Amino acid sequence: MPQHKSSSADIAFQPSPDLNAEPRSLFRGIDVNRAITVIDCDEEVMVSSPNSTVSSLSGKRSEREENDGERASSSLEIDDDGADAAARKKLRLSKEQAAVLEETFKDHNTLNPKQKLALAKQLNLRPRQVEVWFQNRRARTKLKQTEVDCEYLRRCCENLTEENRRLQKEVSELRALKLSPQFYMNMSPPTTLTMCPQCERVAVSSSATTSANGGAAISRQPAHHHRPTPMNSWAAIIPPQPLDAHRPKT
DNA sequence: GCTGCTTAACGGATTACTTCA
DNA sequence: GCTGAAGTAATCCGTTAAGCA
Repeated sequence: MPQHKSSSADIAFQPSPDLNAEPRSLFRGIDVNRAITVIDCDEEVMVSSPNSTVSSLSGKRSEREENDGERASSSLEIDDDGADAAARKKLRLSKEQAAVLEETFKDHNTLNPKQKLALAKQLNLRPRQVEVWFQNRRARTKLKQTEVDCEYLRRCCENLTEENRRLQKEVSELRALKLSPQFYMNMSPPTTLTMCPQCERVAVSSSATTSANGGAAISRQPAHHHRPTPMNSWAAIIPPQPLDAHRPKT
């Protein structure tokens, strides 16, 4: 999805916050590709390396590039047999160029046309090259993020599988226990956990506790209790966990 | 010379916006 | 003024291929 849309009218560059930021120190003094054929970018082509006979003269794009105030390489070399010899001749960006692009990308991962032009000029690249670099860089970022997300989901899945296994085991243990006659014989009288709706404290009411103490049973409920609400005992045992408890902190 | 990886570059699709009938 | 078609620009996405270890 386009993140930055600007009509041809306001292409007159709504200043993005970072746009007017003075080029970083990294920008200064960079003299990449000096030794190479650099025709004044105002008048012709900006070439970044001897190899950069690259062309991207597909209709749409060439129009756009002309609008950018630049023209794609005019050095589109045609073979004797008419073949497009220079097609897709790839250049490697220098370390300095890459560093500057990287720094800029850290600040803002998209460029408006003015920024693109400025950066291109700064680096002796064609605006199209800067544009492509940012596209590819965004793609790499997205890919990395996808990998991180996948890893996170994989771990979640593992945790849930483990939890499921544990619960299944517990269920089968409880079932076995329930079927055993000894279970009932050794069982203490039923205990009900109740919760006072007012103070939300848990109270234990047990028929055994009251009778076993011969009437001197200690009240194990809050003194002010009104009508205790029966409470799921599991809730008292297993504290609720946030869904993303395992999510890696970023 | 072959292979695998990284990445510059490409072409098409999509989206948002403008212009014009 | 509203509407829909056409045009334009920016971006995304999948792919290709150059360059390098």
